[in-house]
Amino acid sequence: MNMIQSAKDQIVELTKRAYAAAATDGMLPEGVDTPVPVEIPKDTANGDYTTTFCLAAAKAMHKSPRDVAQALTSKMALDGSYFTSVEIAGPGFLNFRLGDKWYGDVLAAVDGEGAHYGRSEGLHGKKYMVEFVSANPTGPMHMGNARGGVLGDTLASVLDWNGAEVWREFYVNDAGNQIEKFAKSIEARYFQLIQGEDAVEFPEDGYHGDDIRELAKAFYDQHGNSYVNCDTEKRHADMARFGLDVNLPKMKGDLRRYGIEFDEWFYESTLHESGYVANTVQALSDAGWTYEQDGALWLKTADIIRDQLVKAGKKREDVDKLDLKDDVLRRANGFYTYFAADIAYHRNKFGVRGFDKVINIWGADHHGHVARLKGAMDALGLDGTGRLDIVLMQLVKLVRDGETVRMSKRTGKTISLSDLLDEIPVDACRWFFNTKPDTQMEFDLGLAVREDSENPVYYVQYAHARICSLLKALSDEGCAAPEMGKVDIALATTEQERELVKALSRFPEELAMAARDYDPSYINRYLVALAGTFHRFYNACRIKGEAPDLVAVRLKLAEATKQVLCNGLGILGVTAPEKM
RNA sequence: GCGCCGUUAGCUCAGCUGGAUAGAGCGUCUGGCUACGGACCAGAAGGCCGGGGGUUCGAAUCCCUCACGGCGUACCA
Repeated sequence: MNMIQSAKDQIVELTKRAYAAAATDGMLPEGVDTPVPVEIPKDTANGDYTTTFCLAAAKAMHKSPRDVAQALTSKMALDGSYFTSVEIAGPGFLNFRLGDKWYGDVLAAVDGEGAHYGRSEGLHGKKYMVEFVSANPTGPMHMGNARGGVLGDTLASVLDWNGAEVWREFYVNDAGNQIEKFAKSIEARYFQLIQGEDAVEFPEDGYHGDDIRELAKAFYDQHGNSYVNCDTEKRHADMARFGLDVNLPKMKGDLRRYGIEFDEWFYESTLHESGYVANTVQALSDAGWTYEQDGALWLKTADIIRDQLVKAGKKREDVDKLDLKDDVLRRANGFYTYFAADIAYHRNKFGVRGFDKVINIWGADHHGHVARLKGAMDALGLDGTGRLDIVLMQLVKLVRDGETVRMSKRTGKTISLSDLLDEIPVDACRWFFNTKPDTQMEFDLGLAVREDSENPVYYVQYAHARICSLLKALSDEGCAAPEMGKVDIALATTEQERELVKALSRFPEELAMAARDYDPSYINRYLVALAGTFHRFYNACRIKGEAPDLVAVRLKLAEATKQVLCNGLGILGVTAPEKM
């Protein structure tokens, strides 16, 4: 249960009722309909909850904020609510103080819901797809994929905890130019192996990584010289197939090691083979959104995006000034572009598989494609503007010894995801990459490789291990955490105990905000705060040796904290160790 | 040129729909268990919230503008 929401709802109701009563008595003018905002003050000296209603409504009431506050407090009926007092502060804040009932209810909610505490039904009945990583299968995954993998996987969990039905998907780009490039690269290395490095020129735009040499070597070991005189088209096809058959299982393995499992690996090639790409382009043409020029078929992207912007409220004249270009769907040589396939893919997500909402995790370097893909969905009548959400994450900047390390598949000097996992524990990786998507992040390899407590993940895990140890120590003395019914919350009177309960109560709301903003890093920050609150409680409030009733309530607090830490770490894909 | 993202403590980053004295971790400094785990706790120092305008009771938050950094502007994927 979301106890914060309950408390906020009560304040809204109490305030509205007080206003109505004051208006009836003629103390305040009637008919003012200002909403009642509720906040949690940073400093508890200002109460547990506060509303700025009086500040906001003062103007409409033609009174000073404090006069409004005076009238409201005189009519405020707190009996039966979670609150024991309300007072006026500063320019006209109304500060509310929570009573025991609320604290008891929070603890009971954690206790009763256990491993489900934090779950809500806000997104119930919605089918969500999160498509993420979708790394080029032509080479090893890089740090951007490492970040995207964590963000996508954790976001999917967050949506799940908010009640949505969630599908994790990896889009395999196993068609098109890059696969051709991939094949040509393997081919060149293959011939170099047979004829010598200098005898064969390597394609300038090929993949230069060592992994391509290894693929060529493996291919040669299996097939020998038999492909030297083979038909070029067949050679390319077989080499690409061979490379993908090696790379894809490797990618799956790395991701599994990283704690990521997809519901589906969706192959781009299936869209081409089934004719769905051609069919989709035809649908766009039928709707009048294409034209031919220079032998190619173009999508009227510029018109579509202009329409979008005007609908979103931009001025026509400003929109007309924008430098927008149309996109090719089918090249003069008859092949469909990547964009055409991507449109077909997303049409499939909405139109064929019926997802209500599709979220893609993309590197920020693809931001230019956001509007056009959404626009293409709109043009197909699939409401891309409303249902397709793209989370852009800024790319990871690698630093070593104070110098920037460029990530490039082509130099072959990149640090791959599997290299990373060899060096850094999965828990630390998952924690570290789960940052706010739209900030550029710096990854200092020298620092990250170290396993000291630089990373706050240890701080949180330590709190969990400490509680486990504590519970066990007391349990060994025959002192287990009691049933909720035997706990008297009124005995938990210290500031540290109260703060701990409040911290526990925040979990559901944090999850809701993480889902709202598509930003799972709310959970990291929350867990650090919860762990800190627990450590302070632990330090200030002894358990062993206290009176039995006090032991009972404190043990219950510790047990509840353990549960919430465990739930939160689970969403992040980080382990909650019993010992460290 | 146009467009997108960013700029907050020495470092890495928070700051929820505008609210009270701008926060956390790391680092630095000073303290704290013969007692449930010292990977912890208490305290201190450290800030023209990139600069400048504006909106209002009130701005790190909203608007304009400038600077700096990243990225994009393909019949590439």
